[in-house]
Amino acid sequence: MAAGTGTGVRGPRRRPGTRTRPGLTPERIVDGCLELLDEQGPEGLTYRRIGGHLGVDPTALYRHFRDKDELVLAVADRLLARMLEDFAPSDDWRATLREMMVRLRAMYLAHPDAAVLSFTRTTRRPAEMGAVEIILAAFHRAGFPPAEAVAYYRALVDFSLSWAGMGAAYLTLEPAARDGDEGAWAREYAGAPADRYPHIAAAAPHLPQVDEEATYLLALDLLLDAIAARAAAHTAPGAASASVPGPAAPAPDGVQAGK
Amino acid sequence: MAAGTGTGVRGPRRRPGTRTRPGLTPERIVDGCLELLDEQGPEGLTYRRIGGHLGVDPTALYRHFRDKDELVLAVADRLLARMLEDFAPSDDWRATLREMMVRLRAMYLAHPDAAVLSFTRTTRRPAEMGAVEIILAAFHRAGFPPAEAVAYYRALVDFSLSWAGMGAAYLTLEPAARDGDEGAWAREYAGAPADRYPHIAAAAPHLPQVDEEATYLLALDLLLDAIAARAAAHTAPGAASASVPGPAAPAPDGVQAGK
DNA sequence: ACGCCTTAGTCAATGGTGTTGACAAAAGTG
DNA sequence: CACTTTTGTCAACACCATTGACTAAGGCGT
Repeated sequence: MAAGTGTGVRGPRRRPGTRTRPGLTPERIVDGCLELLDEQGPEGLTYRRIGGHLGVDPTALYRHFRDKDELVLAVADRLLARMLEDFAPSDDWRATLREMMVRLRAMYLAHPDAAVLSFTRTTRRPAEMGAVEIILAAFHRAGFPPAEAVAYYRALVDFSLSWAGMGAAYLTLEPAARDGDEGAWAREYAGAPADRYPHIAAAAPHLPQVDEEATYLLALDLLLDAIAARAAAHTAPGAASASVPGPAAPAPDGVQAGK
Repeated sequence: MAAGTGTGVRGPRRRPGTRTRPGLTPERIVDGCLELLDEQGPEGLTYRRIGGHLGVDPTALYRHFRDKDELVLAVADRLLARMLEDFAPSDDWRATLREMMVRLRAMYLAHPDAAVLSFTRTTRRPAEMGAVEIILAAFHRAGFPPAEAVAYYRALVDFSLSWAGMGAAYLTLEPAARDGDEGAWAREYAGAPADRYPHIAAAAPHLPQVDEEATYLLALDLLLDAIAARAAAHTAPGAASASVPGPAAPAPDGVQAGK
């Protein structure tokens, strides 16, 4: 019940109430992994390198984490923990959600290698649960009943998670590949034959210089506006609990949670 | 200039106007890769396995693709080509965009392993260029000048690409990991202590059963509605070229392409 | 039709990866 | 003090991408 920071299978199983000399702890391992990921690429996270970084035999890690998957989940949760470190939800549910989503992306881009390893995963560990709780609380304050809150929670979180994850994945590409991809907009697309690709030719000068962050913020605010508009329908008319600026979108169906 | 389907570095360089007996062609290799990816996991794509699948020595592939990156880009473009195979843009620019984004996600989820390998990449190959041309043409028809068309192009495509890519990535997790993550919503989150996580406890019954496709379609339509509203401002007042149902969002700044 | 040269495939080898099992030292407990 | 549990080490396995040397075989100029 409530697995802690990583109970390995190959030994530890320290009896309750027993503390042994630290030596190597899950915390130190996870910290080492983050350092390693930040200074090296995502392929920097190999058992051999972690061992070298901590001055320890690589296989010693198996004493604390059953396999690499468990190690990755622990690193992922540490990342979420840092995101929440100096964060306090405000009374404004919309601002709370926006701030969290902005932080999520910032943290992913700051630690892209760790982000890529974990952005599809559910860590089911303390930090993640804390974040989920904050988000659900915000939707509750917005006036949504639980079923709908869950639907919007998924829409918002999956949106940010995937967008930030893709941004992180892009940053982790080997320099050669990234240069190739990046330069493609300036080179290959600029040189596209204007007869076959007239619109590409017309847009070519603008293609390489898109501000990725502005694009993200635009999309994020659009989503939040739409959600805020729905929230207004749930509260007593005229008693919105937060700044709800926008008019409503036409409400496509199929947003209810169940089947 | 305009590299074709994959000019390897380690030999081929067939002199212009010369055709040799096929034997092994880039097309057959790419097809084999897709088959392999579909029937095995994403780690099914190893040179050894491809070689075995095609009845050929693994290292023979280096005659046609310089390295795995080039091979992956070729596979990615083949995927895009299939997406466009039976697709014809309609007069309705909004319907055209929506259909393409829906197709993109469907194709990614149908070939998740191939999708994961490529969803962050720019293939700069024929199929991708064709798709970009169609999308930019749609934005042109909507009335956007090139600079703005590019900004919305990136917002829409990055949104769908990342969302679909994350969905695909999730499908490629090893069954053990996916079961763990999926079950987490039903198990760990259902058992979360109600005093520490009251909102999780309240939402627990609804957490495991979120319809991912409905969520995607909702977010997609919200984005398209917002873009359509902006488009209306560009056309002569009252002369919208497509069904533009929605009212406008409050227009956060910073959407222009350049600095 | 000859010889040559480019191409396309094979083979063996290198250095990297996660993971496992057998072993040894050290800490905690009777 | 013995004994058991824990924790790190060592050697080995199977797999990965990639390289260089070698060989069979087509196309081409003469």
